[in-house]
Amino acid sequence: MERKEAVKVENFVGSPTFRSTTDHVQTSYPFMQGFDFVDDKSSLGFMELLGVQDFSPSLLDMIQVQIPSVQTPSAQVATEVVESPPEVLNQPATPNSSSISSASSEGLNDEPVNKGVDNEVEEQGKTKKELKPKKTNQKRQREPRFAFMTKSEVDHLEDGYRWRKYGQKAVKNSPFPRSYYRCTTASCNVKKRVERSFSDPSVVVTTYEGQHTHPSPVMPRPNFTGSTSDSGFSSTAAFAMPMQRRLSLYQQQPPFPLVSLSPLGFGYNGSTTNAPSYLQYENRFYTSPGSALHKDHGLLQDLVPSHMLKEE
DNA sequence: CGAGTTTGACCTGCGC
DNA sequence: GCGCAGGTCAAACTCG
Repeated sequence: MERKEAVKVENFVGSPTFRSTTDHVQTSYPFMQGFDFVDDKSSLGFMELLGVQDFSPSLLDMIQVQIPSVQTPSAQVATEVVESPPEVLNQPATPNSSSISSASSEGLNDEPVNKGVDNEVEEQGKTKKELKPKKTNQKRQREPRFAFMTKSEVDHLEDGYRWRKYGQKAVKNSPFPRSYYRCTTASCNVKKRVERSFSDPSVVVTTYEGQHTHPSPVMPRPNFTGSTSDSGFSSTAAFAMPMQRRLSLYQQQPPFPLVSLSPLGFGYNGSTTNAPSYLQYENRFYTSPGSALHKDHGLLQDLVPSHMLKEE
């Protein structure tokens, strides 16, 4: 296991650019995109979460929310993410620093994310070999997923939560393996998968599945200048991804690949072990038609409706 | 010694 | 039914 060097990220909130203490890391936000919470009247949008409120409407136009595709590609259009009580708002935090995200709320019509302790006990209590309590009639229900494309040199991005790797698999059509992580907190069933983009190895695709049922075990101690609590960066909320907020998904075809800036973990560099925290982000890469996203495989393929990939 | 990682085996879903 | 690929388990291992 490689030990990744921790990198401090600072001076990026409220600033279009920031750089880490390492000279090879620099992240900038020429503009921002986010999940489409525009018509969410009751809750903060991504940008507000980020403390970024002053972005032009034209940017909003570019905001894209990926239509879930994996399970029921057509039926997923215009589904909504279940809105959860504020106290449960411990969404998969964004990877540290800026990232490009494509949101996938797969299985949105499935059960609310909380499977509950019962389910979990059931799952953990039995070894797979003994018996797999699989409901035969029922497809395995999947948690809503959110994917983040992050330009980063490190695979596992800090997001304020503690993760335990439980598997790694080679991915077809990709030279890079996919890693599987699970939240280490007991009773929390959130998983995430991390893989590198096939077409651009510098891009890490992180897919969160499920919702955290607990506050971030690592109290964000943001190490960036200009960030204050009133800018939305206090405690876990600053790192929460509003996954369960209402998403109004577009029905029309997006003009370009569904990519949006993540809510930004903003380079969280907390005290967890292995705290590599930096990213590099090139906006145009993700927002232009014909970007590498089209050629992506693996997770991206999983997240982006295939017809979209072909149509561009 | 506990927590986390590695890795091969196993299970499941899906397409053919 | 078969094979493939994705996902998960768990023993062994590493590290602090």
